[in-house]
Amino acid sequence: MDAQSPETNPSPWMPFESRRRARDEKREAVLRTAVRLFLEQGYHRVTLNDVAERLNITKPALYNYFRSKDEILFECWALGQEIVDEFIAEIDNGGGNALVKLRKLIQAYAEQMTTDSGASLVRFDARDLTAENQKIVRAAKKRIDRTFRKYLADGVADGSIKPCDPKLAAFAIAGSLNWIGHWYQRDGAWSAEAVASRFAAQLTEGLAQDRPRKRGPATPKKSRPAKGGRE
Amino acid sequence: MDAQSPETNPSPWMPFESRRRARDEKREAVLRTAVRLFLEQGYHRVTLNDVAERLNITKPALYNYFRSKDEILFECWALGQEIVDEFIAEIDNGGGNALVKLRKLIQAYAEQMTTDSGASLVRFDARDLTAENQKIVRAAKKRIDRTFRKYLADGVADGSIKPCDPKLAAFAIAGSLNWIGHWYQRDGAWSAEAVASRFAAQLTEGLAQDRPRKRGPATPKKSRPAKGGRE
DNA sequence: ACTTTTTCTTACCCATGGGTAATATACGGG
DNA sequence: CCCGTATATTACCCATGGGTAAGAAAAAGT
Repeated sequence: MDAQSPETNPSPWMPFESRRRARDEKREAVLRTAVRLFLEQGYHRVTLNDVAERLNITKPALYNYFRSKDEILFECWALGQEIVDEFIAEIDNGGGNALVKLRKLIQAYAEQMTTDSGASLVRFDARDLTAENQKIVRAAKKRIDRTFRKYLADGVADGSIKPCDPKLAAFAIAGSLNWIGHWYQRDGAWSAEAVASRFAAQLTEGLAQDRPRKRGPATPKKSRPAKGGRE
Repeated sequence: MDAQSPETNPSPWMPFESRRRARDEKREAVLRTAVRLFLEQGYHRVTLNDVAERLNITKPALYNYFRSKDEILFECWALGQEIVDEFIAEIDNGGGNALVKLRKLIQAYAEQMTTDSGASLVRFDARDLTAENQKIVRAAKKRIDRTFRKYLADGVADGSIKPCDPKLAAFAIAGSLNWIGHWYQRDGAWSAEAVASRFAAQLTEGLAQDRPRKRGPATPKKSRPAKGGRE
């Protein structure tokens, strides 16, 4: 990422840079392999020999990049969490009322659950981590949960969502979404986006205050987005 | 094993019976302890010494009742599955249209998820079992899934449920319910029945075909929401 | 009381797998 | 061409924990 000064030095830092990049690439290759194996077979059934073997190296070579097996697990998890934090920030700063934001969040989260790094967020057991990393994981889960609850509570407040208990509704939605990480497989009949948009629609259908039935306590501004909730 | 002469002894089988019952009770005590520990700490972090210690016995004593650790795990799972199979049969043979049956199923399944034996159905990893037992588990999960899909498909057919994809809807519902096994704790603010009825209501709100302008979907029998709920 | 059967304990085996030490090999820099 | 560093390998350590063998202790049967 650094600019090379081509005149004075052809590339004094180039080797260094390329070397560091090579290292980072290898590190990520380890994580990609590990996350795959962990999901396929489960953390405890995967040995570091297994991981190394699939990379055509030997176990101790892994220790050039990681200090322990559980650190590998943690980094796998962090890779997925990073993405979640990104789109949460994006949605949070974006436009739309609470219901729209909720739909966006469901859509993005559902898509993430169809990926390896997404599935690792729900299929890895945090108790396999060190106490410190468990704290980090707990904090991250709390962040996600808070976001769901916030949108739900805001939606109830601004009238875009029917009165409901945000905590319970958040659990219900999160459960549906997390479950995707357990059953979805890429070679199935549904694309990730298709699943995500169906879930975004279905999970909010029961919540949306889209027509003032008897008592319309708030402004029913939203028409009905039947499908394809991407905006 | 041999038949005793029944006349000479008032109850020659009594000792035998009480002995067998005592044995069964001990066996179940092992399972109760094991399931608790497995849920608390995770299967792989629980040693048979841990299980034995909590029962005030020693590890080899366990082998009088079980052949292996994974057999204990399987029996724990089977205990929970048995209950599910029972209420599925009951609901299936009971009355009501598809939507009603679906609500009953959600209610019963949700309640089951708040118990140890219920949570073990979703929090245990079937890959820890032998190949044969994995098959049994897969078959059981399939049964549950089929039931959900059937009620959904039937409901779409008889008009009590909005048109939807039964497979996807079943996944969404099952995900919400299974997730209960991960977050519910008995000492929380919600009773098992309250959670179950709220879920039964919320999860079907978006599905119910309320065209004939019947009243809102489920009439909750009890609810203790933190905030004042409308229903 | 004596034998038999069941249950449980003490003492052990040993495969597994995470992690380390010592060492070899590739590789960029001078 | 040689040196230093990063990277990888071979060979090993050893704690863990599932599982077993042999025999004591407690019931049950006679």
